[in-house]
Amino acid sequence: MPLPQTEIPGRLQTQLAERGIRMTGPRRAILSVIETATRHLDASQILRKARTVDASVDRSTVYRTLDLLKRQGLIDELDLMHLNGEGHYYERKLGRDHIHMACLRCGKITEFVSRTFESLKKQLERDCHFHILVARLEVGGYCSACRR
Amino acid sequence: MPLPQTEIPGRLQTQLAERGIRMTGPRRAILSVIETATRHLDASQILRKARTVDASVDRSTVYRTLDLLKRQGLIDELDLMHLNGEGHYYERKLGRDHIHMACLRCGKITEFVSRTFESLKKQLERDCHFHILVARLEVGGYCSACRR
DNA sequence: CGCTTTTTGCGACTCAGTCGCAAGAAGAAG
DNA sequence: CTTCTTCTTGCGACTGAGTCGCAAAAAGCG
Ligand SMILES: [Mn+2]
Ligand SMILES: [Mn+2]
Ligand SMILES: [Zn+2]
Ligand SMILES: [Zn+2]
Repeated sequence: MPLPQTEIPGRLQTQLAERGIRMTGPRRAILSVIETATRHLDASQILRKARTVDASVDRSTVYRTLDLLKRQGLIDELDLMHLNGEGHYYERKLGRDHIHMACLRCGKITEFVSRTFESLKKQLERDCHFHILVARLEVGGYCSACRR
Repeated sequence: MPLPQTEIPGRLQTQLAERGIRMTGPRRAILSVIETATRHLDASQILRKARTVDASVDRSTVYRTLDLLKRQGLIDELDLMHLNGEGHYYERKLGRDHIHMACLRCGKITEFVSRTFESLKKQLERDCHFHILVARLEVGGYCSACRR
């Protein structure tokens, strides 16, 4: 399940530097894991992968870095319908948002970019006088292979 | 923040009965709490309120009943942007879905029913051959009172 | 280098949600 | 209304995600 690439990858570090945020070994390890991920990772998977780069990285540093990236609007947090436990999944936030569809039978995650979704967000901002910082549309149901 | 009422309330019990599901004291207590709720409740709030009806209700019965209602498609589970911890919120599922907007400054939850949202779901089902059972759109940002 | 500020690892902790089990209640059938 | 099966419950112990306070370490800047 490849993520739609609508921006030059590999620049999470730069984006943090531009905002005057300190760069450290553990952070570099975690950022590189998120940047090179080809699927949605949860915190413990990010920890495990980050440790292959810098073995000393701690679990709480992963959570703290994820918080930082969320606050900076550089990653999105997903539930993916809690198909596997109660944890959350993370992915880099790129140009336009996309929708996540989770198949409740086979677990497949499908991503979808939609112009209608973009209009809907604009409509919300206009009609509700709400300034959107993050929008998450997650759908559960049956994928094309699993529906009867 | 009143919930949009697009169906006759008070019928959760009947809907379970129609599906041949056993009715018990604890269940009745929990269902009545959910049915009469005027805002989004988390599991521990549901437990506390249910205990005022039937003092013996246990925490795990609340979780088991919430699971049942989710599986039956009678309630929706929400994150509300995790403004207060990691728990989930529940609300009865009525005729049409609505969008939840959470203000990251004041915590206000705004609900919004949108025709565009309904079209978006139809479009998803058509274009992705995906059979939608549950759709959750949650937005975080600043409400009209809090935006500068 | 020396100083200030931020970040880190660690370990202990909280809190949401789960599970196995034996006892209890629902409902169907007679 | 009794019997029988099946489902549900309370309980208590448990798991796993995420948090926190702290003292040590590292970043960045002049
Ligand atoms: Mn969640
Ligand atoms: Mn609602
Ligand atoms: Zn599937
Ligand atoms: Zn607000």
